[in-house]
Parts: sequence; structure tokens; C-alpha cells
Amino acid sequence: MPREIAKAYEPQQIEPRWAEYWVKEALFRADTNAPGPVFSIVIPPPNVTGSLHIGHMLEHTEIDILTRWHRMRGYNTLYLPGTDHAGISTQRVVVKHLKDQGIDYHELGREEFEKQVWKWKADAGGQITQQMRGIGESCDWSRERFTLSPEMSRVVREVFVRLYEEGLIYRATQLVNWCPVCLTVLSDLEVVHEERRGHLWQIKYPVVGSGEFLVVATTRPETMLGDTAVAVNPEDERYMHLVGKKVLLPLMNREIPIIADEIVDREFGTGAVKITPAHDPHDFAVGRRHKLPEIDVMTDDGHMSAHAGKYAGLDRFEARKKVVQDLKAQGLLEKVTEHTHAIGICERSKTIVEPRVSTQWFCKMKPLAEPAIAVVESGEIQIVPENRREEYFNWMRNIRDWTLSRQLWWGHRIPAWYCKEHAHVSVAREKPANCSMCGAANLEQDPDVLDTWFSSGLWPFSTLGWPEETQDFKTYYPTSLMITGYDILFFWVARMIMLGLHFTKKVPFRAVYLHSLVRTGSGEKMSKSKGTGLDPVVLNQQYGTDAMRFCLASMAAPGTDIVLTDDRLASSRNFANKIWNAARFVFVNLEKFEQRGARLEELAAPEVRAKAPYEYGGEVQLVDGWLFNRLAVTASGVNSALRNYRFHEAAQDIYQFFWGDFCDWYIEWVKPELQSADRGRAIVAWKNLFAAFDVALRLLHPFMPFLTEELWHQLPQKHGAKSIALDTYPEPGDEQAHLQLLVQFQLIQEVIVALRNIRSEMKVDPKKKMAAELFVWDGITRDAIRKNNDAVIRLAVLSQLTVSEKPLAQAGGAMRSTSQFDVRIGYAEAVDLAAEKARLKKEIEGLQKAIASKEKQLADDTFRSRAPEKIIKGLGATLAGQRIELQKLQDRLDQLERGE
RNA sequence: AGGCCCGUAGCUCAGUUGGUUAGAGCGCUACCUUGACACGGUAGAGGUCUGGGGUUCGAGUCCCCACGGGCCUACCA
Repeated sequence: MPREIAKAYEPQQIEPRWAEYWVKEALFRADTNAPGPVFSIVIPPPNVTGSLHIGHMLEHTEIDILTRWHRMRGYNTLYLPGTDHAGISTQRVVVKHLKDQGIDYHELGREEFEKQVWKWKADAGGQITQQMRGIGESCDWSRERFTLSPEMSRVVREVFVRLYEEGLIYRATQLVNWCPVCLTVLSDLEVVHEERRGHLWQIKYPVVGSGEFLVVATTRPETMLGDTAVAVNPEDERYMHLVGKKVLLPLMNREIPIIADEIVDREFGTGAVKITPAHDPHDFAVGRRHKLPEIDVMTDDGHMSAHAGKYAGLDRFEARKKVVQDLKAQGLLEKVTEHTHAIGICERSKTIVEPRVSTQWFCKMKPLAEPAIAVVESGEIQIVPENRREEYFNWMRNIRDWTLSRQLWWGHRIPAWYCKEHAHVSVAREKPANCSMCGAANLEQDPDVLDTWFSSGLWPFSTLGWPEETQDFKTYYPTSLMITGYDILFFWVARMIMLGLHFTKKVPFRAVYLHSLVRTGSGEKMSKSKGTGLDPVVLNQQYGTDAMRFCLASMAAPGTDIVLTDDRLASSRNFANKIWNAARFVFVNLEKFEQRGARLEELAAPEVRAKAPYEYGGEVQLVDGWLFNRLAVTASGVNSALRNYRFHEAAQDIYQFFWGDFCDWYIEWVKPELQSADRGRAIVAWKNLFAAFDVALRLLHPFMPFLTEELWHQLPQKHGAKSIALDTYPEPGDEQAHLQLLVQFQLIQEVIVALRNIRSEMKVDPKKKMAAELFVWDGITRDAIRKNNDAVIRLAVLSQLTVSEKPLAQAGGAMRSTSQFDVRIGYAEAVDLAAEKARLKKEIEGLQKAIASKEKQLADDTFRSRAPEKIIKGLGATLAGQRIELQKLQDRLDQLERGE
């Protein structure tokens, strides 16, 4: 490739090109009828209500890596594209959107509102799709196909009706979490608890018919307006005589009973508790037990209701102030203390959640949870990383009924109809003509919608065609893998497991991989509402898409959260660039070779590459044997890392191989051979170079799809070959092949580094060629060095290299010694004796310590009898080597001290 | 209140069943504008793994305690 073209294809330039390609080709569309193994994966919902952020990118990066990897290994892969949240956040964003346009959403009918939602989603959807392209995903989120689509609604209704008929879904009046801003009930999971400083007010309630006061403690004085009793512990001597009597509720002048209930803690506060069944979960339970009236003193938007007497109409926090004021004025406020307590906050609106009595739909969870616990216990569903299993069990074993209904406009309507006359409930798949109980024709559907996670929990069903036994369903259910952040383990994953098991008796997926969360520099969880999210599009532009992907992968150690830093991103960008430049070297030099009459196909056709490493002169050359062994080990490592969801190890292996081995050593080593006058030698060198490069590209492809795709197309490919993504993935290699060459080469690397080190320490001009003398213990390696004399000379910048048959005397020049070799550069000028001695002393000290500890260990009989053979032998071998090295260093130091 | 996780080089982090002188990237030092690459090359310095105790022949790795930081779950008014 001419250099100008290479320049035109800077890494940043090629990404959009290939992004387009992916979208058009839809390479990951699965074919149900294709033979072979299946890999299917559930994609988490992209949260389209805000901008996409890095947290999602991590998820999709990992998914895409796994999918490409499986695809290249011949698996029939399928994404089940993520659901769209059809819940509160959507509604909130639309409401804001409408407000910005000056429209009051209350004035719109439900129908019009939904139209607006669709319109907005279409706008945002386009944007999201564009953003997704940048990251190289398959891009087909299928929003329009599935969200609130007829297919999905049908499944939702089917499941709802079945659960209702089984008695698992029921309608009841309960105390629920109510958000006065969102105007809806919330599930327990949507309520966030926060420690807040508040006060504990002690209020005197006059006991009727005596001069006594009963003092109660509360953190929420305004709720006293709805008190219907005061409770004390039945064993509390202080109050025993009062049980059964009444107190006069201050401000309201209502008589309420004093009751005994063991839920009351004698130690806390005054030991007497005001009971407000309509505004406290605790009190609600007490109230039900004692059949107390439930007085709701608030309205749905957090103001005081008509039941609050003269406080009606006040905001709940205003009312609190007023109540306290009035109590104080009447001398009924005993005392006020500081008090810290956890308070429920609405996840979306951040307002304080108000417990309220209300009639809602619930789902019994215990019967669903039990089988879901069992399948994880038995390992039928594998949870990665392991430690999340405990959390799963913890939650599942303490599960409470699920509040299903939401008072929102956007979402799946509850398939329940009420007759106007008696409010009888009819639950059905389609609108019934008549009331199931009284036969009345005048039916109205429940205005509420279902919790968004209800439909999300049915995702494997709705995407695969359940309840019909479709081909898709048979092939891809259970799914291979569920991959998502651990933060929605309960919201989504657990519910898919429960519902999946309940209706099919089969697990919905075999493994759950819970990835880390990406945090900001200051450790905060990324959040759109806090404005702490990093924008992937910006980072893509800054560092390149592949660099960002690689960076995320390289940091994705399971079980720990990720903090993305510029340093790390820059380093990945540098890696992408390194690959690019290495490729340029390959192509630019190839051109010269072609000018000499070689044909590209002859060198680099895929079937040629498959036979590497090629021999020259009847044997595999040292550097080739080494490189292909390294490649085999790397391929094994990467495959096994990916199999265990250890993305960071895979990335690390590839990085090390490509940069540390391929670029730093291999390319440098073979440069002259590629230009060799001996055409046979040059051709072998080229074939091996291409083959190695090709394997490296394929290894790298899932991590850097765009770059590798582009480069892959520059290599000669089979006619009609479309994409590297459809090529094969390098299988785990034979780690024993060329092992001898590997060992020899590594020793030679050490020799070269030692020579460079001498030069550097002695401050020799880097270009000045020096004469060196070398002794290597191992005879075969000695021969190998003689054979590769030119390369060693070049890489160590020598004028000549004399390979000695005997150990070098510890005298003269500048030396380095290990147990395996001695090397010396003849150096006429004065060596910095002090520095050299200091270096030697330091090395000697380290060695002495290491030797002493080993000697001690090996002398220990208990150690010898208990440690495995392998460890003892290894220790012995290392010790022997270290003793030799120590001796050499010692000799050298002595010689210097004597001033020779 | 219960549970989970973290504390390893100046910084950000790896280190899967305990085993031979603990790794990476960035930063730092010295030298090098070498025809793939300064987003580069070569060589190097730098941690005893928060502290204490224990188990073990052997602990960064397992157990206990303390300190520091984070997260999740929880109806103590």
C-alpha cells in the first residue's frame, strides 16, 4: 500500500466506514436452522431516556467481544436486543419535553400523550442509534419492533392472566410507597434509602379521665393528625395501668385508645408509640392487627387532606412546622432531640416517599422465588462472579410481594376491567364483552400500567415467540448468557429467572455474567441525573472507538468497579496506533518486495498462512519458532480468559504479545531477512510475518473490530471473503511446539538486554559499535547464537561478537553475568568504578537474601516432607542458579576492589 | 442494624484453587528526532502488599481484630 494511502487511513478515519458496514451487513443475524453450536445472549436495555453513557458501553463492549468471539468459532449467535424502559423515566422525560414546549400534559388525553411519547422516542432513537454506531455494536435495538408492540403486549397479558388465575397476582389495599411528585406507587426497589439528620419530637398526649400525660416520640409530627391509637409494650410496667384507657389526640381533639403491642421497643424514645396506620408501614401492621381505622391525612401530591382538620391544604412539610408550633403553644411539646434516621427517597424525583394506603395489584413472590433459588444453588444457572451469588440468595430469601401497578400513562396497561355498577374485576387477555361476575356490559379498563420490569422480565419470552413453540424458542431458549451490571440483578435478572422457570420449567439462561460499574474519577457511580456520566461519543472522538473498547475490556476485572482515566484511554489509543504502524511497516515494505517480482498471493494467501511457521534450509528458524510458540500460548490464554469472562486478562495477553513480542522483537529481528538478497530466505520471512500478523489480527478482532477489519482487508484474502468477523478465531495453540527454540531465544533476549544495559550504564554512544565476548553455558544455544550472529550483533549494536567455549574470566572491560551466561564488552575507557561496585553490591545483597531464605527452607525437614515435589525441585534449581550467579558477581566485585 | 467489597510502586489498577527475587499502564530518570511508529525506541529507578494477631513447611492470597474508604439491603417510632 502506498504511503499516501496509509496516511489517509488513520485509525480515527476508518471507524465510521466500518460502522456503516456493520449496520448494512447485519452480520450477527442468527439463522435458527443453521447447524452447529448456539450462542445467544440477552442484551440489557439501553436507557433511551437520557444520553448513553460509558456504563452502557462497558456492557455492550463485553457483549460484542463475546459475540464476535463465538461467531468466529463457528457458533450460531443471536442477540436478544435489549428492552426499552417503558416506565417512569420515559414518562418523566416526556413530561419535561412537553413542559419545555409549554404543553401541560394533564390536558392531553392519554392517547395524545402516547403519541407524544412515540414522537419523542423516534427522535431520541435516531440519536441513540447514531451513538451506537460509533461504538460498533450491531445497532439493531429493535425498539419499534418490541416495545409496547403487539407481540410484547400479548405476552404481558398472557402472563398476567395466567398468574392471576393461579392466584399469584392479586389486588389488595395495602400501605405502599407513594411518590407525591411522580404521582405513582413505587416498588421497594425504586425507593432509595438515605441517612438524614432530623429531629425526634416528644409529644404529650393527655390521658382521658386523669391528669396524666402519655408522652410519645415521633420523627414525623404532622402524621399525628391521623393517629388512631397509642401503643405500648405489653410488658412495660410504666404503662400497664393505661392500657385500655384513652388519650385525647391533641390538635384534633379525638379520643383514641391506648393499646398494647409487642412490636413496641421499650428502650426507644419514651416507650410509647403513636399509631398512624395510614402513614407508616409499622403502624399499618399494628392497625390491621387491632382493627384500627386508617385515616389518610394527605392527598396524592403531598398536601394535607380534608381529614387533617384545619391543616388541610398545607404542604406536608409546612404542616409539620405548623403542628410543632401549635403543640408548643399548647405546652404539649415535651422535648426535641437530634435524630439521624434513614429516609426513603424516590429514585427518580428525589423527593421523600410517602407511605400511603392504596389499592394496588401485587404479585406473590415466595412461590416464584423458591425454584429460582434452587437453580442457582444447584449451579444450573451460573452466576459470575461468584460472590454475587450470596447477594442473590440474600435478596431472594427475604423477598416480599411485588407491587405491580403504576399510576403512569406510559406502559403496558393492566388487563383488568371493572364493571361500573359493582366494580367487579374481570381479568382477561382481551377486553371482555361482559363482567365476569354480574354480566354487565359497561366495562372500563384499569387505568394503571405495569411496572416496567414486569415486561422486561418477560424478555426471553417476547423475543422468542412464547407461548408458541416457535423454532426460535426451541433453539434459543434457554439462552446461553445473560450479561448486565450487578445493579439490576434483582430488578431484571432475578425476575427473568422466576418468570422463566414458572412458565417453562426451564431456566431462561445458563449463565449470568455481572459486569462492573464504571465510576467517575471521584468514585461516584455514573448517573445521568447527577451529570456524572462520561459521554462515549466524546471519548470515541478523542481516543478512537477501538481504543475505548480495548480500554474498557482491559480494565474489566470482574468484581471490581472501573474508574476510567485519561491515562488509561491514552495508553489504549497508543496501542491502536502501534498496531496501525506495525501494519504499515508490513505493507510498505511489501511493496518493495513486489517490485522484485514476488506475488502477494504467493506470500500471504490464507491457505499459505495456515502452514506457518515455514522452514528455511530444512528447519524452522529460531525467531520463527519462538514467535509461533508465543502466539500459541497467547491464543490459548486469550481463549481461556474469554471462556471465563476474564476480559482484562485476554486484553493483557494480546497487548503483551503484539507490542512486546511481535513489534519489539520479531519485526526488529526479521527486518534484514525481509530484504535479503537470498530470495528463498526473504520469501520464508515474509510468509511467516504475514501468517503471524494474520493470527494476531484475528485474535485482536473482538477487541478492536474496526482497525482489524480495515487491516484484514489489506491482506490478500480468499475470493469473496467478506469480513474478518466471519473468519475463524485462532484456536488454543500447541504450547509445546518449538519449545526448545523458545528457551534459546529467551536466553538470547537476555544476552542482548545485558549488552544494551552495559552500553547504557557506560554511557556509550548508542550508535557506536562495540566488540563483545560471550559465553553461554548451554551448547545448543551457543550454536544458535553463532547461527544468528548477525541479528545479535545488530540488535546489541556490536562490531563483532566472539562466542567463547569457556566461561569468561571476571576481569577487564564491562561485564554482566548470570548463571547461564557471561558477556563482556571490551571497553578501553575508565569504567565508573563506584557506580559499578554499587550496582554489584546491590545485586549481591538481593541474591544473598534470596539464597538464604531458600537454603533455610530446603534445610527444613518439615518443608521437605510436606511441600510438593515440584516446588522442592524448582526451588533447588533456582538456588543452584543463584549460587552460581552470586559467585560470579562476588568474583567480579573482588576483582574490582583489588583494582584490576 | 445486617450483608458485600476494597485498602498492593508517586497515580490508576492486575495478581482464579496459598508455593520459587510481586506485575501492567501512566508518571519519573538517562540516552536516542534510527526509513512502521516520539501516540515512538533503548536502558533504568521505584512497592514487602493499611496495621496487629493467627492457621500453615510456606500467606499479597485463608481466619480473627482494629483503622480507613465504598456499595447494597433494612418498617425501629
